[in-house]
Amino acid sequence: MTKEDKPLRADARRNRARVLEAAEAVLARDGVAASMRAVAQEAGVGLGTIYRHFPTRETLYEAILVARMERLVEHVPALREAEDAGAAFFGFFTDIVDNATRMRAVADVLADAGIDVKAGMSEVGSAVRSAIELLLVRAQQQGAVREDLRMPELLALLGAVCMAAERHQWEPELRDRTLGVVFDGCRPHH
Amino acid sequence: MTKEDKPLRADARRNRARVLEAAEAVLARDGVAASMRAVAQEAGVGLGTIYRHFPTRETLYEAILVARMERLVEHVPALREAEDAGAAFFGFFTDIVDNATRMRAVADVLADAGIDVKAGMSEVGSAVRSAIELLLVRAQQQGAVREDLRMPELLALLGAVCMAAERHQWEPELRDRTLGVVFDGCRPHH
Amino acid sequence: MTKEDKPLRADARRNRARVLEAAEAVLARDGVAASMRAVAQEAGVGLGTIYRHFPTRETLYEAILVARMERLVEHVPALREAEDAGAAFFGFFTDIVDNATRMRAVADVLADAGIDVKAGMSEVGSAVRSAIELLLVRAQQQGAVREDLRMPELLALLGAVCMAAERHQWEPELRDRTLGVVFDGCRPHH
Amino acid sequence: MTKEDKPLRADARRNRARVLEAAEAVLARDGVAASMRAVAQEAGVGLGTIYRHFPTRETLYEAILVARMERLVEHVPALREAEDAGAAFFGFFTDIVDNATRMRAVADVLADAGIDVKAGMSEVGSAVRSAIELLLVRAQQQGAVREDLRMPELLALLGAVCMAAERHQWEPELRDRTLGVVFDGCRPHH
DNA sequence: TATGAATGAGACTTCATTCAT
DNA sequence: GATGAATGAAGTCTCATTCAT
Repeated sequence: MTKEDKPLRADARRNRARVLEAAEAVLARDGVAASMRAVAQEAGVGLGTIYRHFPTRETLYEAILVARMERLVEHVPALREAEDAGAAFFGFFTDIVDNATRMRAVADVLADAGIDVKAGMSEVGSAVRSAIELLLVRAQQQGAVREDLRMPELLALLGAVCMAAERHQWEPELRDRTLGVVFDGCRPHH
Repeated sequence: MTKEDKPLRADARRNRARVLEAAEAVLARDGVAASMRAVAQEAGVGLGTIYRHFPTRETLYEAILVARMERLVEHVPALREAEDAGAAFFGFFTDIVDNATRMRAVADVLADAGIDVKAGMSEVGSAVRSAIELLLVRAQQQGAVREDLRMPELLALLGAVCMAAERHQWEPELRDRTLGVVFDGCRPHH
Repeated sequence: MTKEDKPLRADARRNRARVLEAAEAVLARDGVAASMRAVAQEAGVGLGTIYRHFPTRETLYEAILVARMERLVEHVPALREAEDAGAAFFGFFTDIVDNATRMRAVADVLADAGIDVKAGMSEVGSAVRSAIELLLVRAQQQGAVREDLRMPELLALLGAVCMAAERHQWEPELRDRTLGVVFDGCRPHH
Repeated sequence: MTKEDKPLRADARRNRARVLEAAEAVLARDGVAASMRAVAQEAGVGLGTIYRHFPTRETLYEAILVARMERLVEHVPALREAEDAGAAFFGFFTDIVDNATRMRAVADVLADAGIDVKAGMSEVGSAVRSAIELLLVRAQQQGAVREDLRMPELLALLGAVCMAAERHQWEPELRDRTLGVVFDGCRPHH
């Protein structure tokens, strides 16, 4: 706590951000084979600097995930007020998939390492989860989404589509057609 | 041709099979980080034996993939004659997902290595594809699947669900609920 | 340029030198079979350190060769001014042979690897060549060496004697007697 | 003794010869990196067959050396009767160098392995040595070679030139020019 | 604080040699 | 006797992480 909250010096914060950004890029390029040295080079900092901010490979990747999620959640307040709850729900789903392009490699690495992703980032993680749930419930109340759709399968679908979108580099059209099927499956009345 | 078809000695074939089996298990357990030595130990053979049968890490993984697919395609002839084309289609989809539990790690590794998966196994690969297409068309003819569903998004969905099922070790119930949504999205009349 | 010339940190330079020295010793002891690990142990550094300085086995061997040659060329300026050009010529030849005691294993390895030795060290390599040629010409002008001796056969002889001296660990007396024959063959008037 | 003298079956002897020949070729091609498997393939026999005839890598290489030397010694009886003892001596020297094209790689390997070449083939080895000595003495008696040339330096020169000729693939002209210098150094009157 | 040199475990792969077929 | 499958030690090289500068 004490350590965590100490505000970083300006240059330190700048370095932290550069490393994070570089790590995303390198991960997207090299996949699981990404090396810390490559990240350092991309970020234009020394190896030691990375380890100052992220004591471990896993710590770094987790931070990326958290950053991504924070970016996602930024959209939520606006969506929660939206008139058309169905559009908000499906729109957020699509947003997440779009963002996933680089997200999966990260989750992958964490999962491979046997790390419980939720452990290190429960806060922001559950923020995303809450956001999804909120939008889901509202959409169901407006009758835009079937009543019997529950969070587990929703998250499963979301995860599946994100993974695939990233690995196979879906074109926008393919993404739309595929999500179309999934969304139809989410709608009521069968 | 002659060289390729020369039947392996009994013990050699046995070992080849053991390696393949062990590799699947280890891959499922350790993910992309799986090492050849671990496979050798699991198979109870020497490291060299693996390399005799599969000159390269990639060769081994590809062989696993091919074996999996061959196992899948075995089911097809029966399904193609089924009365209820819809049930056959959705059943095969489910089969594939079940089989995928260990399949993804393999595809992953190949993809990471920049290997064109289709290259090494075009035959059996396209056999699976053909089987899916066949069942799809029949199901559409019987009105069990919507007319506008095309192969690209079907394969995209299938891939997505397979990946996720493997990585997150879906319980049977979760699998059913998730596939339920997808299948509903595939059905006509919306 | 800028990157290349950046002076190494003191400890890094010390290590580089130690590796080079150790590699020469190990190569002399173990011949072509010398392993990187053996070099690391002899140098008292980690394996990784070697690879930091010499990204490849061949790079290391080439560096040794270059170092040797540089040491040789140091003698040249003095010799070029010598009164007795014949003594200078034959003296330099002998020097090279003495230095060759450990040099051949290196050239060997490079040759085996199909590496063009001249490629990586053209500068210092041709410096040696030039030095030899210079001393040869002066010796011929003074009548100490026969006029029809040309560089190709001179280098061939030099190479041959160096190889043999190294491999068979010539005693000083044997070296003198053998070089005596060769030198007589180089002298005029037959 | 008992084992050694048992005459081989016809096919066995044929195989032995094929292996020997193949080994020479492979050694010439791949140098020290030559592998037993490569020899087996070149010979068109199984790996086991090689090991039946030559229980060890070194044994095989030694056998090659012996075979080469036997071939050399065949020429000797004729030379020993020659009128011009100088021509006979220098001719034999040249012969050996020509034959050396492939011989050195073998000697190399043996030397690298710390094997005393003379040990395993003392008989034929000393036959060559005797032949050289014989021709040397006769040439000295006829005044074609200087009196003070002794075997040690003669063998040293021979070895040196053989090595170099093989490694650097001397062209005939270069060989003649180089041997010319050496031979001049061997002649009397300086 | 930032840097990057050093470390060494561990990955992949080769190859001499043994031994079941 | 011949074959080639199996073995595993050993080699080269990579990379996460530590620590002197």
